Amino acid sequence: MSEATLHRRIRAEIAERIRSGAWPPGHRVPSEHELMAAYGCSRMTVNKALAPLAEQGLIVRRRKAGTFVSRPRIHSVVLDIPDIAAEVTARGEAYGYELLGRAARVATSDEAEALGLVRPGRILSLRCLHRAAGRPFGLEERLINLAAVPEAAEVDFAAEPPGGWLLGHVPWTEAEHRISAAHPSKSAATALGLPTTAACLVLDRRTWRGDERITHVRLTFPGDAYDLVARFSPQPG
Amino acid sequence: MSEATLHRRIRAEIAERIRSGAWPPGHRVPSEHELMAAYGCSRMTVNKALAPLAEQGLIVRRRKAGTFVSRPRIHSVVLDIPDIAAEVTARGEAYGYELLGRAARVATSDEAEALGLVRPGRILSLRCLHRAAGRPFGLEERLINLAAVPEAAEVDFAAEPPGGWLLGHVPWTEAEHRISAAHPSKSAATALGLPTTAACLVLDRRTWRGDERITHVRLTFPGDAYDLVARFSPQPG
DNA sequence: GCGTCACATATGTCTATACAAAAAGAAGTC
DNA sequence: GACTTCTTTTTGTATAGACATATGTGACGC
Repeated sequence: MSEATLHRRIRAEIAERIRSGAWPPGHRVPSEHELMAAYGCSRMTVNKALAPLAEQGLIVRRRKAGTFVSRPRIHSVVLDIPDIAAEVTARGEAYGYELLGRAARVATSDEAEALGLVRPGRILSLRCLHRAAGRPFGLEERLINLAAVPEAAEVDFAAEPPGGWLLGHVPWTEAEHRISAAHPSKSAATALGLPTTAACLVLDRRTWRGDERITHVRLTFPGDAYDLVARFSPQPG
Repeated sequence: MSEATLHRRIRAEIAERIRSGAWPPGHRVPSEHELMAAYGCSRMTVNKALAPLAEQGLIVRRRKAGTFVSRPRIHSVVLDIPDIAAEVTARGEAYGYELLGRAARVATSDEAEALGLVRPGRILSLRCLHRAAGRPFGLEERLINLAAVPEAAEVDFAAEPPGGWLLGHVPWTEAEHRISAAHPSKSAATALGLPTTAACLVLDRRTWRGDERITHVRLTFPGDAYDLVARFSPQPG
């Protein structure tokens, strides 16, 4: 499957034996010399096959002792955080977007803290409502650091959701996502048409370019509207 | 930082320049020959440094064209879902565990559906409470498919949380995580000492080995107890 | 029995070289 | 001008050999 280079094939076959349970955790993987003989290749090739498996933690390698199947411990999963418009239309519902509020101003101390600004600067504050089939689907509360993205001040976010615009126009180097559950704030509850006792999924995303913060967005979804789904099979290849 | 082998150093330095924004997306990375000259090493070493970066998608390599910093586009993040005991102790709080209920029986139709059993079979149903500093931290409701894991019937889960035992004893090939927000069920609210109007983070995990379902676990956390944090810097190192 | 040291073994890293494959660009052909 | 072919650059993969480093094991001495 996939490409047919030797070291990938060796890696895939070993990973497969581990995944299938044929080699249980703790089982000894053949030594580089044995694999070298088995596949009729050089040790470098075997090493190139095994090194990524060790880096991913599928196997543990110890000098002199050998190579062993490690016990999976940490659940690290890949989570897709899709564009909201794409998510809604993927469900076959009509996507709607509405700009509820927009303000360009010098950041308040709260906003400066949320954006991690070291000194006060101008920010663009946006409140947007995303709808699915006419009903509120999620509330987006976004702060954009105008020092980092001055051109955002000129964009008409009443026509275009800021998420897509930023992704297309501003390269970012780092992002942090925080997923939690909470009751909506009073204003969020009003915008979403929910009681303040509702359970909401809250996704906070902070984005950097180098040391500079670009944006901070909080997406609030009614708990029954949206699930984040992550699939993980322990080894891409 | 970390180990001082040459190829790791080269990799780290290039990743750093990309992360810092010094080399923006689309920027051309020096060719293998240039790096070889710059670091005074062989091309194999340069290649070993760059290959993992390409595999992770931080850079794009095209024959003849060269190597380029790729634009981060996908919003796919790596989420660590740690062991609850590890999570609690990492916060410096005392971890406590309590088995609230245990039943081995033929699956009800609801349970069979949750586990995706094609025909009715025996399951082990567990309810466990995880505590941090004495206070309820999360409720674990777990179904184990005894057809897939018969030895689970013999284990004393009053002494050991089932998550760790399963991870150590049963190899799995695929997992699906579903993250949502919801009010706790009546029984969950009671176990966690919450009102039924509380906002809870609910994590559903379903695990397979091949086509066979191993377990389905629902973890319910009080919204103020637990955040899932995902960091995406297009490069661990 | 117990601690110590030497050796064998297995992985870790690196070099120098070789050929293959893809593709951009140049040159030649109709 | 458009198409084909050739050349050259750059990455992809693999080999064989070398030395470094960690460590389990067993031999040795007490």
